[in-house]
Amino acid sequence: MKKEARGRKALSHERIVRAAARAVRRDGFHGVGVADVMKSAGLTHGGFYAHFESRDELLAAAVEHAAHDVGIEIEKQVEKLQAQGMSAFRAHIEIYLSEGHVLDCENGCPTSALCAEVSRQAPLVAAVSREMIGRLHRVIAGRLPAGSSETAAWAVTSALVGAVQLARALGNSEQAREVLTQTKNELLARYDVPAI
Amino acid sequence: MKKEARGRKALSHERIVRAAARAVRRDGFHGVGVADVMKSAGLTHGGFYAHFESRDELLAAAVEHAAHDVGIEIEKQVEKLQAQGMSAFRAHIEIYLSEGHVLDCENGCPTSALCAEVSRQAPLVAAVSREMIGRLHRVIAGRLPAGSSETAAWAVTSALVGAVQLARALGNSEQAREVLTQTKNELLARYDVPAI
DNA sequence: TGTACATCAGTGAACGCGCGTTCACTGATGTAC
DNA sequence: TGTACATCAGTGAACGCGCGTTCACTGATGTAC
Repeated sequence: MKKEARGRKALSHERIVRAAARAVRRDGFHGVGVADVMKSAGLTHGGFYAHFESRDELLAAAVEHAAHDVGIEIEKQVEKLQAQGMSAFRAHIEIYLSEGHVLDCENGCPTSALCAEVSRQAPLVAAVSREMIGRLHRVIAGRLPAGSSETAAWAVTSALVGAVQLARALGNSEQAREVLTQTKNELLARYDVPAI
Repeated sequence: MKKEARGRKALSHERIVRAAARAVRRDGFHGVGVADVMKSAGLTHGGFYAHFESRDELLAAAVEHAAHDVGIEIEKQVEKLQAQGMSAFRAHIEIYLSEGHVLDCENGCPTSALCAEVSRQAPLVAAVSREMIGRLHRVIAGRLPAGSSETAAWAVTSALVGAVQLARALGNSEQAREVLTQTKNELLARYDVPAI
């Protein structure tokens, strides 16, 4: 039994976390319901507490999973664009401020989706969320064109997070598209200068 | 009776809206409770529906009130700094990215506090919230230094909203202060060039 | 190999609580005459 | 001026519903001998 059963529980566990990672980005921390997540994972709600001590523990796991996953996904897409000759910085901006990222909220960057709620979360959830923010900041700092001031990283991070949120809030409108293109253009004009 | 009674109800109504305008910025749309708001206004929850048709109507009124109020308050502070020789643009940046604004969430800009939730709100609430965003954008566009590209307005708005949210999420930390100062410095370096 | 037993992931009913909403009622204030 | 009546803002109990959490139970899978 050991191997088989442990494998089975672990698989369920991962389905639950993945479902929660999507739900938390789509509906926010407060919008995640235990029963809904379990249903999305193909289970009934009663079994939840065999996997997590509390809803908050699930939220923390969901944030970590989302941050890790998105990190890998963006990295992949950046490399693809770099292979076409684009700078890493510009690639990151293009991906982050793409219409796809704005629309596909539940698979997007958890910082954009969640940062407004962080300060109201339980200590565990808030702590994991702050790490998620730090990770985004480090990634952006690492992709600033050589020669940029290092202190630009937070400014760029702020602009990216703000633009995605504003575009989502504005829905399918001309304004929403303006937010994306204007922010993108300004960031590129300011920072994506070819190194001399 | 007419004058007296109508005056009384109107006063209660305003107290309710003001309490809601604070609550919605402090706790988010989903965090606003009818009973709590009524208590903050010095009333019991039963009387709520004599003032509003639904909770959503209250949320819409709260957003409008907050946006209007903050517009006036920031205008006032900008003028004060302008009187000391600061450009309107720089004044706006300094105020928006001040530690005071980050800490005093419940009296701050409703766009920073609420934009992440807008797309999940009822049509009425979402519509009013989009107007609130448009208002912030217009104010910033109006304060860009002469000669700036008009298309910079959304980029600046994004950076301001993102920075305030990130700083709030990061709490009382060195990182939070870095978000504010770095974003401020970068925006000023980029846009606050003296007109020639 | 086969039978009895142990383990454990998952089920589904139930509990407690908070919250939006409703409603019959109270008490204060104004009007009619 | 005074008395009876009407109006209406606000009260507080109650209802229905959703949600986090608990728990006794089921059924499948593995172990002991």
